[in-house]
Amino acid sequence: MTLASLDNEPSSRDRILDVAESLFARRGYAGVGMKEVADGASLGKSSVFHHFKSKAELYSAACVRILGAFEDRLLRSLAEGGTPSVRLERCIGDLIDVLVAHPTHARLLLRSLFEDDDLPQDGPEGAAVYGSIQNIMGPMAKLLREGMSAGEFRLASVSHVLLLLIGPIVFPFASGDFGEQLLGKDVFDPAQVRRIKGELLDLVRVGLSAPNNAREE
Amino acid sequence: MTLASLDNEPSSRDRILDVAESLFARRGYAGVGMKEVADGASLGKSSVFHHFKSKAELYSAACVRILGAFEDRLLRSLAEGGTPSVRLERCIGDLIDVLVAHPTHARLLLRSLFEDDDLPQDGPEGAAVYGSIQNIMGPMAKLLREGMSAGEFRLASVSHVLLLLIGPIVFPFASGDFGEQLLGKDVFDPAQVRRIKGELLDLVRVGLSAPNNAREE
DNA sequence: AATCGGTCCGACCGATCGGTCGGTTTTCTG
DNA sequence: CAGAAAACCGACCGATCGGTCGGACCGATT
Repeated sequence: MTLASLDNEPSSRDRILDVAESLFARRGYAGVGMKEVADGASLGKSSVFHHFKSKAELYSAACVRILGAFEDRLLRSLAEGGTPSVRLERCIGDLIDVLVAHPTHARLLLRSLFEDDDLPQDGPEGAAVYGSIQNIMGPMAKLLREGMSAGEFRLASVSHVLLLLIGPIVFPFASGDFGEQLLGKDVFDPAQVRRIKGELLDLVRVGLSAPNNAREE
Repeated sequence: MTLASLDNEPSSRDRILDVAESLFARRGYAGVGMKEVADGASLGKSSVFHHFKSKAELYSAACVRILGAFEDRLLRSLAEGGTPSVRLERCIGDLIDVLVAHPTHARLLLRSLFEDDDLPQDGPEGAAVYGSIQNIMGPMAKLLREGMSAGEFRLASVSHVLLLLIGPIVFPFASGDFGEQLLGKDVFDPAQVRRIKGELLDLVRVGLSAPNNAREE
């Protein structure tokens, strides 16, 4: 590691990642040029290619970084213990906190989940993205299963509920102008975040709670 | 109108729109070239520019078309009457039906909602997109308000709930490979659609229902 | 037959794309 | 201080980008 890592100034590599993250989030993979990234990081284009050998690798690296942040927070949140419903609500809240802390994250996360064509799909970088997603979805699924067998959640298909939960967690903070227009205020305003989080937790708390009867698996 | 409109074969303009819709949905605005669209429609690039004077206009036109389909279905669904909760569940189900009927719709819809930079933002085309979105969100908000004052839904912030509902409706059918991997089966498989729809409606039915007490506005 | 509007196309334009290369400067290390 | 390694950059490459232009082809009108 260089001396810069002891300073508060980020290394060139991190600066590139920061810029790339924000640009990719806003305009997607194809919408961003390497020149633009280089300019944003105050570097020549060749220097960007020195740190990342291709555009696809840079994109993957940016995705891996934010997915890692998610993974860290989620695993830490899950480790804190409590009943399944307590843990579920806490970890949804924490995930939203991560999204809010870095406004570009939600969009890039959403993109990495639903844009298949951009990612390399294979190679070490693609595997890292894939693994991170697994490491996030796996424990969430486990948590839901635990809650169901403990009788706290109503019985439902875990994978379908999981697929259903991603949308309301991520989309509001990826919605940009649309969300701002709908709410009349900035989605990332603390008061709005609190409101969104509250509504979502209410919905999940009640919507997933077990009725007195049980249905299908 | 030409004679082709009487045939079952779609006009060149419609063919272009079909191709553009599918390509834009998959790779986003910047990820699609006009040459690609032209090839897909079995036309020369110049011919595409004859029907749509710019790429931005083509993109807007594609968005307007799918938003219009949504709007139509939603308004028809809402007009059928019933209690607010019946109408809400029916129209969520119908919206999902539209998404499922045209697998590319969900992705393009999601993009048009959260990618601000692509759309022209102004001009007649941008206004049409904007208006369509308004025509969809407005009645939905009205429906929620009615349900709350009728005591069927719990009291909540309409706009926040609305923002929250979009995610679980649209995302599952835009999730592509990710969703397929999570479920182990194609998201658009009728059985899976039924399952997703069921889980979502369960979640909404219970999660929005009014408890015996009321809270904030 | 002449003409006209609509449709279509090949060729072309300047700009930008991702990426390479050779060489210079900076920084770490022995 | 010498030398290696890492970081950086300007110039350049072929390909592709969105878009234009002049003209060819067509069925319908007069």
